[in-house]
Amino acid sequence: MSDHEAESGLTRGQLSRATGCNIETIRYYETTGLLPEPPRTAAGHRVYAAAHVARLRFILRARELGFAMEDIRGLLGLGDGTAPTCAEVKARTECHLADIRERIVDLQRIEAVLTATAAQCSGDQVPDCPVLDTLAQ
Amino acid sequence: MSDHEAESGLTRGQLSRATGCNIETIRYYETTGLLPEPPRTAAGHRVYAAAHVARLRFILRARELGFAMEDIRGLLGLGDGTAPTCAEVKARTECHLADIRERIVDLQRIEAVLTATAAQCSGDQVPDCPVLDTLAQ
DNA sequence: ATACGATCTGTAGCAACTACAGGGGCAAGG
DNA sequence: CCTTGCCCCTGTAGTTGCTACAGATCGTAT
Repeated sequence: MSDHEAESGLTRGQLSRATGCNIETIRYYETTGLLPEPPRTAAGHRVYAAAHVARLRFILRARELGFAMEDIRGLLGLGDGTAPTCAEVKARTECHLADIRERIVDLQRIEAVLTATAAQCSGDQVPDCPVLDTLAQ
Repeated sequence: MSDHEAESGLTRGQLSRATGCNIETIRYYETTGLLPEPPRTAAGHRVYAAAHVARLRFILRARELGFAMEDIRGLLGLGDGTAPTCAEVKARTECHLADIRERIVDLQRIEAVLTATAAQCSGDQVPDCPVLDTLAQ
């Protein structure tokens, strides 16, 4: 693609560098419907516009916040084809939040157990170990 | 298998119920080497002994504490065939702990962002939504 | 002309399971 | 003796969210 025939279009590699998203992931998001299929050059190369950049950034930020692809699909209105209402988004977010809080509690419990157990370790080159004892009970 | 020909042996289903481990997972652990291959009846049915129960319980408890299978393999001494020393176990545990603490911090950051953003939601049947605004920036 | 990089496609791999499908064994009831 | 029904056997495919290849083609610079 020459510069003057697609002044405002990005190749997949350029979109990757512009967003920090792995180049293969872009194609993956396209196959799963998160990103719309972009127009192509005569040779079949994808040409992305500003809307694609915005959409991909949206997806990446949602991923950073731990939303599953299913959720992101909902946030993008890909379920029924219409933009979701604030009520729908809020419900989805609260549900996701509950999951995150649960995971935090789980991890904190694990952290406490492991910290306490590892603290009893001699750290010596011996087979006897409080961690293994805990696991074997 | 009749009761008197294998008084102390468990079938896979019995091992599953005794440990709470999914029956298919037991076979999976066998193929990946976490559980040793048990002896079989003439018909090819697996027969598990007390040692298998203990081993599986060990694995399940390690899993509850978030250890990866790779770690569990190390804790079981399956890497080099010899029981690991307390020093080795402690190192593995500390490494795992660091990972868990990192994940807790990540999740807490996400939780804070989502809580703050969701609190601004009207929850109305309107398309305008603070969560979507945050994601679109 | 040709070398080099970027893009194209399809497909396989990762963790850690879980869930089938399609077959065989085994004890109890009729 | 035969059926019913459950258990077990095997291999393989699906899950989530990517990532990594192989082999072909395209575009540009020298």
